[in-house]
Amino acid sequence: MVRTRATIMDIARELGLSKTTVSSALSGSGRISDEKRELIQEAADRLGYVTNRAARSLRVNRIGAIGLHIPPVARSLAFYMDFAFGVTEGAAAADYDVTLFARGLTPRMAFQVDGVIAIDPAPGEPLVAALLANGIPTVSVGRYNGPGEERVQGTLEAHHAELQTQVLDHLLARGRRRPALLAIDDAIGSSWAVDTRRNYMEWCLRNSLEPRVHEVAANASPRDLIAAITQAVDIGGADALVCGAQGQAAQSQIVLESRGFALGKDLDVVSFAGAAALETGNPLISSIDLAPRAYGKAATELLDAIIQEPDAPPVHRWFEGASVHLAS
Amino acid sequence: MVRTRATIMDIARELGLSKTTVSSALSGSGRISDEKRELIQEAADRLGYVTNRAARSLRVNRIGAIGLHIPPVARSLAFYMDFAFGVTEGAAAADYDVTLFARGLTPRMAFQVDGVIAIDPAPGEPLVAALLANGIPTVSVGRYNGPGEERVQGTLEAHHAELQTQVLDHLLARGRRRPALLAIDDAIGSSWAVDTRRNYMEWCLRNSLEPRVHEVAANASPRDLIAAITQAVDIGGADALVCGAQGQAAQSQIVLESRGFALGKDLDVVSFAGAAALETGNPLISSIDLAPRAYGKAATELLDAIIQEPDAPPVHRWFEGASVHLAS
DNA sequence: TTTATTTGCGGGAACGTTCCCGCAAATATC
DNA sequence: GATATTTGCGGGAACGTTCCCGCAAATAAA
Repeated sequence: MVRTRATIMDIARELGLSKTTVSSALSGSGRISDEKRELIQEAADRLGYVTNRAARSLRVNRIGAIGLHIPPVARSLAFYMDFAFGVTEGAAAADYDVTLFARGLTPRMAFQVDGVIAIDPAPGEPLVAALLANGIPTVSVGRYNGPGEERVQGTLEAHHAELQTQVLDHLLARGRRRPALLAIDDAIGSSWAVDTRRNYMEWCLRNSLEPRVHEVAANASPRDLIAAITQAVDIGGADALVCGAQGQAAQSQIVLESRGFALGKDLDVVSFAGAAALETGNPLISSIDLAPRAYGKAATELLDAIIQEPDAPPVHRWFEGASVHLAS
Repeated sequence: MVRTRATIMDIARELGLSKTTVSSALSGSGRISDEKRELIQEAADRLGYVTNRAARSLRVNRIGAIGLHIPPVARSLAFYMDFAFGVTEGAAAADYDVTLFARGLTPRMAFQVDGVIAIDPAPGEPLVAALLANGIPTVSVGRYNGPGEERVQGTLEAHHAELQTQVLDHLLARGRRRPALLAIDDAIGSSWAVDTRRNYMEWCLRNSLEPRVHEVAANASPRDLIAAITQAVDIGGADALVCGAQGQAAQSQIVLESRGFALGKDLDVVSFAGAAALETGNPLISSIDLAPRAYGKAATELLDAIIQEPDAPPVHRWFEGASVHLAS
């Protein structure tokens, strides 16, 4: 049984019309009377017609797919997963497929998409550089710094500094004077990691507080995390924990509560990248909800705009969907 | 600047040959002298030729893409992320793209792929049912139980029962007699969740041990996890924690160590789904390494075989890449 | 009525591949 | 030397769309 799909010609034959008429009726172009349009649409549904993307691609010289690149180091984070599904959602709306880019993309792959979204690219990320060199429309979520002059066509960024400052100010308002930052170690080097650290430092400076930075890997083992917390709280005397990596605020909560600390009383824990169930909605943890799904969708919309208008100058856009949840 | 790619005709003109010759030289089919073959290959490289997939798809009636479906409830788990990249890797080797399927796939999408991989499908999962109804080659990772008679063309499964029994036996050998299972609540209903629970029960029965099952959501909040641990250890008197959900063993370690328990002495913690850095390689936690990357790759290979041979009877295949790491 | 203009539809080409076939030259077989 | 067979390559069609054009009929403008 070889499955053979209905084509535009099948519909045309069925109704005694020409393929041109059917095509323009279905695509909404051309001049077709309303009655024929309905007739054709109905026949298409009845025959289970679905347009052959290969044929269309070939004709209109457009692939109909966008690539998604996720940095290897951080693949374990739930944030990227949700982001990816946001991208998929937005892509479906604009009639793109989403193709996953594994590490080590071969140059051929770059030509099998109309554009790509790179989330949190490392500085000089070779993939992005290769895309730019080939003129493939690229959207960077978070800023991309290349080795040379080349710039990515689109950049989408959230108001990390403002949001983080809100959370930090809230700590200050609650009387915390010794908040420590559990910073993702700089191995990633994404603009987010860099901004977070700098923003914390400047905030400390503005408020005449001593900065307390403790490095933790994004996928730190329990041992490492406990060590960092011990260092920060027991030895450093921190009265609040500011967690950079997703999920670490929730884990810190476990550590601290198990040790008999009362969150919100003895100590505060906040998250700069709240995970869905763990931190966002957790009444004891103030957090930033990066809204990864909406973020991904927004990235797709930006990319689509760039694909439509390839020769426009590089554009920087802000994502407004992130929000803070303050513990009361 | 409209980018226009080199075609097979460009190469043909350049060398004064016909498109047929070039095509068969590049695809390895047909009868071509070695010298011409080399000449053509060299010209292709020089011109940066990359085959137009749309044209090929149209001609050979094959899409060149496989779909990947990930259950919505568990998207936050790192396992699926790694699995996805394993799929991508395998797909690249067989010259497929990987298309992400978001929830709520429209019927059209099913026709834009040559086949799909569904990881841990819920019983009766509507997407899988729709695929089967349309005759799309489908590989289920973990068993799929549909509402009717229809069967998925391929099933890939790991030896969960054997591996889990190894880990449990190891607990027994260490003198544990009251191991409690932190089971993912049955909302997911995947064959893995079902098997895990049944296997634990049978093992208890075989060893004349009282089963202790505590339900925990896969993305349980710290509060929920702590409650479950308290229930199991403090109230239930468990001397070992068997964690189903990825990452929960590591979190349990934090809870227990923070309370002063010595892992490996007072209590044991094991994981049935070890996360990369957290549990696998953790000297205190025995765990099963599901090798998600290799698992994904194996799934792709199975799907590819099915696509090649669509009329073969349903096949069940075991994945041999999973392994156990026993704490010493 | 005559002459523009619009409306509704169809014919045909093109997109870049692959595949079937044909055909001459080279080589093997008798 | 005559007849088969193999080798190396090319011509042409086809895959399913979309788009440019053309053309008749209907309508509007003169």
